[in-house]
Amino acid sequence: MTWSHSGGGHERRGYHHGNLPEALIGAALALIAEKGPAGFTVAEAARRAGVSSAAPYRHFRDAEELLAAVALRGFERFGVALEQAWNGGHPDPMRAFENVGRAYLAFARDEPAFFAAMLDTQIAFEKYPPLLAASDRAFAVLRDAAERLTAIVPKPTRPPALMVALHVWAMSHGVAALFGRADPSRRKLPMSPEELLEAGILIYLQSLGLAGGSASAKQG
Amino acid sequence: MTWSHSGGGHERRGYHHGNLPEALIGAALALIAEKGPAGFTVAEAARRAGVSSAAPYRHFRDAEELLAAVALRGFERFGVALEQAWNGGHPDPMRAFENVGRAYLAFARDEPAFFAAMLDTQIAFEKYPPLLAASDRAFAVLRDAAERLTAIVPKPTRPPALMVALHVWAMSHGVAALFGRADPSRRKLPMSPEELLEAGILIYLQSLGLAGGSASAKQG
DNA sequence: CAGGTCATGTGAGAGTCTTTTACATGACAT
DNA sequence: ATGTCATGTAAAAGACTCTCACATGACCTG
Repeated sequence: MTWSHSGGGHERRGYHHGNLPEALIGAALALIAEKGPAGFTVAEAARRAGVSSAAPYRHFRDAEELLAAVALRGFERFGVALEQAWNGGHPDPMRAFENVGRAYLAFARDEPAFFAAMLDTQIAFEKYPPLLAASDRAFAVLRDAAERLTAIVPKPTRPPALMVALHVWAMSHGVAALFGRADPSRRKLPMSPEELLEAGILIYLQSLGLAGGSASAKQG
Repeated sequence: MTWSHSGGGHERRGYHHGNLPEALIGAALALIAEKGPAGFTVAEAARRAGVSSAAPYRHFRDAEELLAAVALRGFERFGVALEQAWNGGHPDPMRAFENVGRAYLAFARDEPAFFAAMLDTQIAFEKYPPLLAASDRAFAVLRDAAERLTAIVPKPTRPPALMVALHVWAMSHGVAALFGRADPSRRKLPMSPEELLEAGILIYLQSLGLAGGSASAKQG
């Protein structure tokens, strides 16, 4: 695919290129996908968009800002994916919650370039408020889901929803970061990352009285 | 501190600089500490070691190999730290296990430069067998600890030790990566990363019958 | 339609980094 | 003393980041 005109799906807004920012974001994403987050350069992205190496600086202050734009897109898609997985808590909060965890992994596997742009690169989030907002929105899905899930438990023994959300987020991220990439580089596992995460979340939630059945039933 | 001679604490082994590889590793580590993993350059490390920018290439094939040497040092220290925390399973396996988790966080907080070199940079581990070996040794501590810990449970219901180790590793890494840095950039938490991780591991282990008490006792 | 204005893109260039190559030199063995 | 090799230097090619002066096309205004 080339990005010569009307790259982002919007109507051609005119001017020379048509939609250079989108074209650059697309090129940067492709570069990250091909060569890893370190393989991305402004010059190469410009080359792929068919413009001079100075053109990108009309739209992005520097390389980091272009990378931040890629990460922003990633967090937006990520939030949508989590929300769809949660699906309003259907069929039941427990299953929906597990689906959210799986969606986390699926995103890391299916969109490794976005995932890398979002988390591998060390972007200073506070310098890009939209990025911070988008990552907050993605986390809010998890948080709301935890709220719904913990509501099952009577108040006296109810665990704090935020804590549950943070634990699940941490476990999901840990599994995704350590074992989630498809590379042959990483460690061999006795089970798939998905199974590992599902078992982990299940065990965790059982302890809080949020999941039925016994932990040992899930092992073998 | 300057690295002009006998940088690594060993006796001067002669030649021009004395111990350039160590000096470069130290300079690289300092650079990462000051400016983040992206702020490191071979040229600047050479400058700080007081040699020309070509000198490093006598000892490291390229920039990545120097970075890998830093990461190797990091994993070695990391393994030692985890082993000390485990302390042979004393005072009891449960407490010792939690200490290992805390040691993970402590390392991420106290040695952010090493931690970044080890995990933030996308080094291809398989290209540096010693690096892979060192990271394996560090993980082995966790794995052995899980082995000892799960041995408490009678065989029929005993959870697989490797799975337990992976879950704890993932949770520890998730907490460290998402919330463990001291930066003001990251999200505000209702509890410290240490407390968050300790609670998470406790809840998880309780579900497996590896920790006494009720989960809700630890919350508040 | 003419003219002005601004956003967008270009070409050239300064400065830095990576990595290679030919060359220099000091440590050490004999 | 002398030769050898590891270690370091200077110089340079090539790439990248980012800036600046300049070009140009889109659009507005009359």
